Amino acid sequence: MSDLFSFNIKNRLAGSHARVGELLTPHGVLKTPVFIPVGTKATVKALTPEMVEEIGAQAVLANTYHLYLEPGDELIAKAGGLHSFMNWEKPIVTDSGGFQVFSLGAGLGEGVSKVSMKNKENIDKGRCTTSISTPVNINEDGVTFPSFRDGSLHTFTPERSVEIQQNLGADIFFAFDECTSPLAGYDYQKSAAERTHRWAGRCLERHRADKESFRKQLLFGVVQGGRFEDLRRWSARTLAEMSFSGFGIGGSFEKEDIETAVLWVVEELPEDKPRHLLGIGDPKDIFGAVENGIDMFDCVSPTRLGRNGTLYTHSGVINIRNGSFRADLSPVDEECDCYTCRNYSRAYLSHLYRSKEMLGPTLGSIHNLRFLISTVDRIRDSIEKGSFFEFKASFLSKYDKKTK
RNA sequence: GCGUCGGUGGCAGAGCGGUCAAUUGCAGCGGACUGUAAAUCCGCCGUCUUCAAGACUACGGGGGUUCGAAUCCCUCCCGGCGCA
Repeated sequence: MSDLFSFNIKNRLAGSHARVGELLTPHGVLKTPVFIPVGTKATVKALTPEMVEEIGAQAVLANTYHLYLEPGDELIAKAGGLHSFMNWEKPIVTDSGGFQVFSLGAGLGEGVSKVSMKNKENIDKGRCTTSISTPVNINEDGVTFPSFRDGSLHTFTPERSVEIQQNLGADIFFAFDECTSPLAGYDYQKSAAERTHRWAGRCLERHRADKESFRKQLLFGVVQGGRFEDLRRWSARTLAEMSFSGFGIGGSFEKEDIETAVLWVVEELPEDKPRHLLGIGDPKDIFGAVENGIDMFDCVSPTRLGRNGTLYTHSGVINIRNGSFRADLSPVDEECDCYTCRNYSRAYLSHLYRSKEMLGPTLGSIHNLRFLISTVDRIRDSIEKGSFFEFKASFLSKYDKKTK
């Protein structure tokens, strides 16, 4: 870590791996554990940066693949980097495009997503306007994938991913990895992790080659290994020996594997570096992951659910579009302090969604993001006070009773 | 009054002798969503039956023709338009 960064652990919770820390970046401090909203295309969908800030977000996460395709990382560099381009002066994290190796490749082909559930039905296919027919091609040098816009082919190498992310100029960025399907078998997971390790070395090397960006940007390596304990531990150990400033835990999971996979990895990673659980953000999963030593999260789920009408409440999620909320004049959640809950009723939101007014997704996203961020704030607080387990039990006893 | 076109499921609107309980869209009801191909996608949507299978009632009303009608004929009712 350069002189512009530091990571300090302030508190630890006895009987667990949970900790409270501060990650200092050139654009401010991240108090960990932290939930980072996703703004893939340099915007947290449906929200202005002012809203995102008022919600209490400490950082946002954008995506290399999407921004490279449009409007192009060169343009963003010319604009002075992502912070200035998107008018967000707090910390920014960028993902490497590694997730798209999975989501546009095996994920699409197998119809599975980040977290797969056994016996899952209702697999979506054909939900995009541009049909992508060209398969993602992975080889030692890098990955060729189709543009989500027009299907044209583009190749990312680890070096290219780093260069793009240098142009984007986020405070923290990830090494280019191969995110694997949860359905992949042991041999494939192993060779994919080996390749991810080699790519990790190439990312580090390219990052080091640019002195200025090396000073201003932190590079995190990404642990893979699927659901196999020995692979996860070995992947974590391998990356831990490299000079990363922090670690992402990647891959897709079976729902029930998340906590254990995190625990295996955390036990192998150095204590003094931040750990980011990539793409996880279900409230229930967050409690388990924090307990097992995770410092950072990002997830599309609060904004995607919010846009689609599923809203978090302390007694479980509700679908605001259901007929039962049409005339319900109470707020989405009595205990929530967000802008939406302070000013609007369920009936009003129900009306907005039904009439497809764009304010609906906005208010829903505000609420879900605030719900999650304030929950993580309270988790942090409870770790400092030593009351984490009590908080977890009381939260989940209400939240989980209605949630599957 | 005459002529003409039309009356189809909550709405709009296909169908014009069998493969029609009836295309499609909307509305309605429910579901899914975890490093965003996503303000998206999936399912249901005449009645009865727990599902399936099935049964029943159905294309303005009534009556016919036909093995068989939402589809053809007659008549009545209603609406649009034109002429008086």
